Amino acid sequence: MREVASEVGVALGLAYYYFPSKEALVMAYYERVQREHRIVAQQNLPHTRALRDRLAMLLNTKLDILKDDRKLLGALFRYTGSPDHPLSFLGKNTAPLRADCMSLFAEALEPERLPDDLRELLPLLIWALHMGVLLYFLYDASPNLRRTRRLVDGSVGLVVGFLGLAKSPLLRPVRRSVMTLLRDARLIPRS
Amino acid sequence: MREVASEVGVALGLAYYYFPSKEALVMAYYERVQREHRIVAQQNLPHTRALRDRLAMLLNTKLDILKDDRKLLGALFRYTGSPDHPLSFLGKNTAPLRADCMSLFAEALEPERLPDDLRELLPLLIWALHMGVLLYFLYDASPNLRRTRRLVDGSVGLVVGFLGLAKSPLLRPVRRSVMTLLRDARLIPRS
DNA sequence: GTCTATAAAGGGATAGAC
DNA sequence: GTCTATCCCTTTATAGAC
Repeated sequence: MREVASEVGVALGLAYYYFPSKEALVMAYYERVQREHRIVAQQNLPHTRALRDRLAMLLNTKLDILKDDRKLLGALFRYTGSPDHPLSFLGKNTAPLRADCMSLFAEALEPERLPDDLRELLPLLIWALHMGVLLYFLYDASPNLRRTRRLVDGSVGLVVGFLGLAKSPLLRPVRRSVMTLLRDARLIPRS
Repeated sequence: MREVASEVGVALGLAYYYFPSKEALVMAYYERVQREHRIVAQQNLPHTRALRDRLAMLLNTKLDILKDDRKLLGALFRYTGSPDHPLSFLGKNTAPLRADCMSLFAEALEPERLPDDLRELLPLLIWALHMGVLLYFLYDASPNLRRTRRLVDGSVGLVVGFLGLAKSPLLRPVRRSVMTLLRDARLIPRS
């Protein structure tokens, strides 16, 4: 809180005038990030046709939004190991934010011809990729996030390539077992 | 440190008689976990033939070792967002432990007929799966880790299934692009 | 070796002046 | 609204008695 306040150039006390607690401030930050991402994404999606470009745009705009907040994100990452903490990236309290983010990925996939199971599955998988990219980003010491940007391009290319294979009706049984696994693990709602 | 000491039933001060710092104690814990895992793994691998069983054994024994340390692991997870912290699961300082863990996965793969690129690639991918399983484990509230154990079985089954496909010479170009991506990202040593 | 007590620093939050 | 000062609790680490 001290660092956040001084970054903005105000005193610590003022933070507690605007926000009742650290938690509330951080939640507001989480929500602002998601709101911004949604706005930029929905501005860009209509002009972006190819799936590769749509996915890369989503990941790159997210990085644009977060690029100056690495220290903050790194600090907030600590809660990820505490399932019950309200600020955990993976906790119950932040589930709506994850859902909103995944819905952006679902929008990016909308124009694609896809089997239903993949349409249900992919937002979660791409969200997981997106978390991996953000973790990589935290560790990326290259100038201008060069390496993270390259990882985005490369991984999106692979995803689109795999997708071309995975769509095949021949692989429907494989997709079914992935779905079953994720449902059993409660990572996807039980149909 | 207080909690660790009181868990063992000794006073806080005594921890600092045996270890120069919290860091040193935690590093000793990391190393003990890896040493134990290696010992149990190398006891079991010779009697375990099928790849599924070998991989499941590696993940399950890791869970056996860690199962009572969830609170500790959750707390240690905090450093994952701090690239320069010596206790970060993903930091430079813990790289030898990751390498040792990956070498166990490589041993499990040894008897398999595999193209060279997959043999180089798979230990990292399985290690990543293993980290995912551990994260899931931190959040698993089911009795006796039932859900995590099921995730192990299911995901190992999928890995082995995918492996059957991925080995195909037809997919060599795909494997090459994965390798290139991971090398560019420096997640695998440059050639 | 083991304990108690405490120093020192950090961080969340509040009080009260302006 | 904004600041300064401070409280209070946690946590790493040390001091010193036994």
